[in-house]
This record gives sequence, structure tokens and C-alpha cells, in this order.
Amino acid sequence: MMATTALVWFRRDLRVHDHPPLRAALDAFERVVPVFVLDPRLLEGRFESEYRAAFLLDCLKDLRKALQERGGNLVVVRGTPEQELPRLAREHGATATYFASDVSPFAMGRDQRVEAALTEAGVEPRRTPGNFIADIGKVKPYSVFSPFWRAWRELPRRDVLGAPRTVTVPSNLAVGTIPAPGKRGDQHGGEAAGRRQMLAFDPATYDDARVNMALQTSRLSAYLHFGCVSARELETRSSGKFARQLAWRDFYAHVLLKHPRNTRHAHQAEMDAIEWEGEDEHFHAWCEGRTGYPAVDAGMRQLAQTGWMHNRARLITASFLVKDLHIDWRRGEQHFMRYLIDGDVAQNNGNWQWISSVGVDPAPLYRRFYNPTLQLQRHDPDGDYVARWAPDSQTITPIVDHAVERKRTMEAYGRARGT
DNA sequence: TGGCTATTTCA
DNA sequence: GAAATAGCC
Repeated sequence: MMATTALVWFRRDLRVHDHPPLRAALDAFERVVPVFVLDPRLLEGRFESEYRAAFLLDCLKDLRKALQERGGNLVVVRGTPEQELPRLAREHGATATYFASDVSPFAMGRDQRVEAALTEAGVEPRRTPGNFIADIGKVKPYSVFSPFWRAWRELPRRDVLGAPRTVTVPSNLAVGTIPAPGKRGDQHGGEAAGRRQMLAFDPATYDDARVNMALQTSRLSAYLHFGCVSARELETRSSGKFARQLAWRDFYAHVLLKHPRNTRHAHQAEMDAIEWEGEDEHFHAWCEGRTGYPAVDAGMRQLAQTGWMHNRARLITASFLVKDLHIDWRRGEQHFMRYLIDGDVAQNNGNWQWISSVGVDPAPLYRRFYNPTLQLQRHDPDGDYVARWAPDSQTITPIVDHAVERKRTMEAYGRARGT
């Protein structure tokens, strides 16, 4: 009699430690087929990103190695999951497919189509948690962080699972090749690298790094995005402000799950009426880091050159684009998605809407003005950050005057609100 | 997870 | 006259 077999569909949970779908499949079936579907829509789509694609390919290579060390392997196929997964299931006689649920509209739509195709083929789809700390779909919709946080803290937590000792796969696996990565940012992908980063990180250093742009924060965001590090496992090693930041990650995933239209529209619907009067020339100057504001230029060049930007610089550059250059937050969001290795629709969109004063967790407009000059004094006191990334910025004539543009923004937002 | 400006405080 | 503070947007 043929051994029982299940597919384990990896998406952005590219690890073997604390992996609920893998563990559930191994517990219930004699053999598993770990698979990643390289979907051309992801690599060549609207959010095409060279750095992020390279990081992903690093992750796949490392995951294959980890599975091989346990007697298994990773099947990498090209195509759409709704076609490839039923085909693989038929090929190996698999009767179930396990995967960790996700929140973006793209992922939700894709997973629905995959579930329909699997069911049609007589394969049972089984969703598990895995990408977030708590079950963010279980609570009522929140649009303010603090009450969400209180409820979220009380939610049950799943146990942190160890990596399986052995992974038994069919003997005739056609595993496919992993393309060679193109241009990388300043981080290598993979669970091994992610776990090293996590184990070396001391949350006590986070508060200082957060307020000084010349320092680095945890540098775990990309590993969290691709699931090289489990957010749930990281929670058990966290404390203080860092632990609270992890809650923001669950919050923004929760918000997008409950409000999928936020990827295209302001959460505060009336804020879609803002007339963005900014100039294309200014947008390009912002992208390339030649605005004449050193804090902005340093951040934008760090992003373009490394695929990462310090959190404080993200606030400053984003505020500048929207509140000083009067350019639609969605254009900034898209630019960040193109370069950030940690680019994550839920996080990026949530943060752009926050800084633009159009999203959840509303704060008065005046609380979201960042003066790039003052911010620089405060958050790069020794000038190290600018010296490293944009030493020539001081010689560029500022393309706009912050004080003047601030007033224009107040007026534009006022008109949108009808006040 | 701001900042501007007027005002007060204190060396 | 610099530095802290209050009130406001």
C-alpha cells in the first residue's frame, strides 16, 4: 500500500523551526512534499524588487539545505500555485496540502483560488497559523493600536515548535533548480542567517539604536517578512519597546486582513480627496536622494544602495514626500516596496498611511509633521549618518522650504476634509 | 514616535 | 540671552 502523503506549501514562512504547517503534516502523514512555487507574477509584478528577489532566492537555497539535512528536500517549481499544487499532489498521491494563512489581498485571492483548485482535485487544503504572533483574525476589527494591543496581549499563544529531526519525502522527487540570485542588498536571506541575527540581538540595545540613525536596530525585519525567523519565537526573546514593535506588526496585518481596500485607498475615505499637487521632478529628486535635506537624502540613498533604511529615516523621508513635496503617499509606498528587502504590503502600507495621516490610529495632522532639519539634529547628533550616506547633500540647494510647504499641507488636508 | 511661537525662568 | 515651559496648530 502507498504511503500517505501531504504537500507542505511554503510561501513566506521559509524556515524549519516553529513551522506549524510542516509539523502538522509530519504528524499526520508518513511523507511530505515541501514545495515552493516561484510565481512569475511575484517576481515580475507591480512590486518587482531586485534586492527582495535575491533575498528570497537565498532563503530557498537555505531552506532546501535545512530540509536536506533532515533527509528531505524542497521542490521548487515555476508557475502558478493553483496549477502546480494539484499537479504535484496527483503526481505523489498527496491527499492534503498544508500552508500558513496570510493577510494581503493578493495572498487571500490566490489562496482562495488554490483551495478551490485543490478541492476540485480531491486534495484537502489545510490552513494553519504561522506568520504572526497571535491569531489576528480572531478578534473584532480594531482601528486604534492601544485597544488592539490590550486585546492582543490576552490572546492565546501557540507553543513554539522545534525543527523536525527528520523529514521523509517520496524517493522520486523532481526538486527543480533555484535560480541564481541577482543583485543583493546588504543582507543574505535564509533561516540560518536569520537565526544567527536573532540569537545575537539584544532587545536592550534597541532603544538606543532606534533614536540614532547611525546605529542599526534589530535588522530582523527582512527575516520576519520571509519567515526565516518566527515572530512567535522572537516574541519569547523580546521585551520592552521591541516587544511593542512586534505587536505593531500583528496590528498592521490585522488591519489589512479586515480592510483589504487599504492597499489602494486611504483608510479614512475622505482623505482620498486630497489633491496631490507635487511635481514629478520633486518625486525623482526624492527617490534619488538629492532634495538638499541631508536627513532625507541620506535615508533615500541608504535605501537604494542597501535595501534597508533606519526606522527613523523612514519616518523622515516619508513625511517629507507627503507633507513637504505634496506627493501621493501611494507613490512613496511603491518606491519603498521596490527597494526594501523587508518590503511587506501590510507593514509598508500601514506605516505610509500612518505618516500621511490618512490611515488607522488617527492622530491630529500637526502630530505628523517632521521637520527634517530638527529631526537630523536629534537623531544624527554626531553627523555620522549623513557622513556615511549623503555627505554632499549640504551643498545642494533645498528643493522646497519646509516652513512654507507645511502650511500648504495644512490647507490641502483641510480642503479634503471640507473644513 | 511634532513643532512653532510666545512667554517665563534663570544664569 | 539661552533654556525651559505653555499653548496652540
